[in-house]
Amino acid sequence: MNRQAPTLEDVAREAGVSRATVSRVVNGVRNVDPSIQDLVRSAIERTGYTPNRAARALVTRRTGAVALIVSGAGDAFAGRVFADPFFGRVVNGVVGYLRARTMQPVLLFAESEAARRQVVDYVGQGSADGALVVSVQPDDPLPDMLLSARVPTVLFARPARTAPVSCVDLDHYAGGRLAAERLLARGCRRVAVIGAPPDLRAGRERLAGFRDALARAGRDGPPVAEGVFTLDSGATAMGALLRDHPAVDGVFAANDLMAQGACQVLRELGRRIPQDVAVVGFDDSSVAVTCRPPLTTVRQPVEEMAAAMAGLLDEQVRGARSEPRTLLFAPELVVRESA
Amino acid sequence: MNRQAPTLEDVAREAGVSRATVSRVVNGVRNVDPSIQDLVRSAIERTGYTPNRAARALVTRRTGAVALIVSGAGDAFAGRVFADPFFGRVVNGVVGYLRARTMQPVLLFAESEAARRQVVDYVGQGSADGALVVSVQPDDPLPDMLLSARVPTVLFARPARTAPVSCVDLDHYAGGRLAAERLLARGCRRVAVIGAPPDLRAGRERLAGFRDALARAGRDGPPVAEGVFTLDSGATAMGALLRDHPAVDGVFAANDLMAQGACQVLRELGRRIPQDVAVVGFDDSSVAVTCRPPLTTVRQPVEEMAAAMAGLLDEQVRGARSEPRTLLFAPELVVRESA
DNA sequence: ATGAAAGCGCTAACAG
DNA sequence: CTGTTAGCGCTTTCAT
Repeated sequence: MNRQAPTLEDVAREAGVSRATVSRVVNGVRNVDPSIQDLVRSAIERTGYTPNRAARALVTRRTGAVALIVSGAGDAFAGRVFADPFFGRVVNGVVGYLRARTMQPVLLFAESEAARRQVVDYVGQGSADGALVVSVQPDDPLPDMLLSARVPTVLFARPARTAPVSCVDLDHYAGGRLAAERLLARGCRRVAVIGAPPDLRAGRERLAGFRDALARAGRDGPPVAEGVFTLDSGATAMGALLRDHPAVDGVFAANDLMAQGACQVLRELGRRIPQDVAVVGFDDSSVAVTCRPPLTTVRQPVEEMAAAMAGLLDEQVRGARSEPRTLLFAPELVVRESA
Repeated sequence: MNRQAPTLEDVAREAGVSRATVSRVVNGVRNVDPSIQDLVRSAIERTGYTPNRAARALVTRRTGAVALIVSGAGDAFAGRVFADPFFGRVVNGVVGYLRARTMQPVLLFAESEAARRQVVDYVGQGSADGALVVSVQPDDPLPDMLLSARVPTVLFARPARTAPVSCVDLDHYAGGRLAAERLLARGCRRVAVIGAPPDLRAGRERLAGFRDALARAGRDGPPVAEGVFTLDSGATAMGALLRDHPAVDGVFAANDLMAQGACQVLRELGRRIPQDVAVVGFDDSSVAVTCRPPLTTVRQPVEEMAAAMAGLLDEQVRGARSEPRTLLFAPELVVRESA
């Protein structure tokens, strides 16, 4: 019953020409007589022909599909990914770029060792032309696996260990500077930092940018309390900061969640935000809006970065460029009420 | 530079056997001498061979990939999809089923007419064995497009117009009954409904179940105010209900968001929840937890349904079954504080 | 400008 | 149990 899908051969017979000619018309190659083009096109119409992608991929070694791989680990990984609006922004950026070029974005999850192997295998042998990777963990093994499978790959955010791979990333240093400048401009005189774990490059760079901006304004190095990107750790860090430096009037937290934790502690202690203590976060995640008060924060142009990531891969797949490149994007300050 | 990937031929030469034998080993076919198996396996190891999926798909007409298509419309569609934890649950269910069978789940977005065509084309000609569709709109044209492209398809939720297609769905009627029984058990005497737009089958069935349970308990039909699944519409409906029936002591809202809107209005008017008015929602979405008070609500077993959807497709792809089936799942009441 | 023919890498009869 | 032989549907020289 499952009537075979029409092939190039069927169309050729219907149109009274050769397979090669039909192929040329389908692929928009010049050098085909206009009248024959019409003939072929109507035959395609009549037969309802669609090119078989597997056959085409076999000979061209191109599929027109690009894998967007969300890589991480843990139970119900996809569920957690979907809870985070960040990925939605990435997907929007990528889809926007690819769709405009009639490339097919396919989203893959690499949530376990087995899944990673499946995914590498999938994309490594003829099911996608390349991979865009968004890693949740800094020590993600996936990029290396992809690279050694010779899959054209571009990463969102630079990997922990330097690898010969293209990526897009935020200029975290500039982000830290932006935060410092905001606090300075508000007239804060005793600023402090709730920092990130020191093994994260992004965190280190945010801090460096913050420090340098302070130094340039002739200020002392700020006290730093370390957090681990969670609400609780932000609250704890804020408590420690307040204990050692009761006069702080400005805080830069390395992400919004920690900034929110800081706000909670400050409010409990009766400090008004931003009048007594101004708070600047990082990321412009959803908590930045729901936080009381709404957070002034440093935002990444995620959609733009994602589109650029797709563009980088496109170049690479088309062979236009081979040496890896890193594209750095400028953060922007989003001013709300907290600073 | 781009050294060709090793082929079956290379492995065969390396192992001193024929392509067919290597193929048999790779595909785990019996009837191969164990010693030769080892020979071949080590040759595969040495050459780093991976089967070319395009070539394999061309002859077997199977890819081992299954498309999970999220279909809807609008700007930044992917972003909105990612904001909704519901999809994360669907993905988890599907991925869980497929991964266990080494099938590759690929997530596709169909956010516009052009995207729908691309997606149908992608999955219709050799890039996936079938499609699992989650539609956001009730009048989604995608299922019909897939069906007429002869793509094995299973839907999450029954389509508006009856079509010859398998699907999984919630027993919405039972869900409505659950809500009514909870309100009745609490001793509510004057219950009302914040309903869904009447063109939605799910909404109609929830209402019918609710009504029938009431009737079975000898109660009158409840007053119904219609909403459109938004917070505001829930608030408005609650206001109308209160105006016409000031003595209501129980409300069933057709989804959690409207229930939240109702709660806001009730609290503003000084009604205590659940003491004065008990509220039951539907979906067990994230707002059910963040709502003040947390909502008692009717939950769908989404992961289970998603896994079953994948199973249905699997059957269909393997040709085990051809006539479409509908699998109905039982909802469960999640008791929190609002009722 | 068009057609003939040679494969892309793989699986699946069919022999042996 | 193993090898030989046809293709799967398409693109792409190479002739014409």
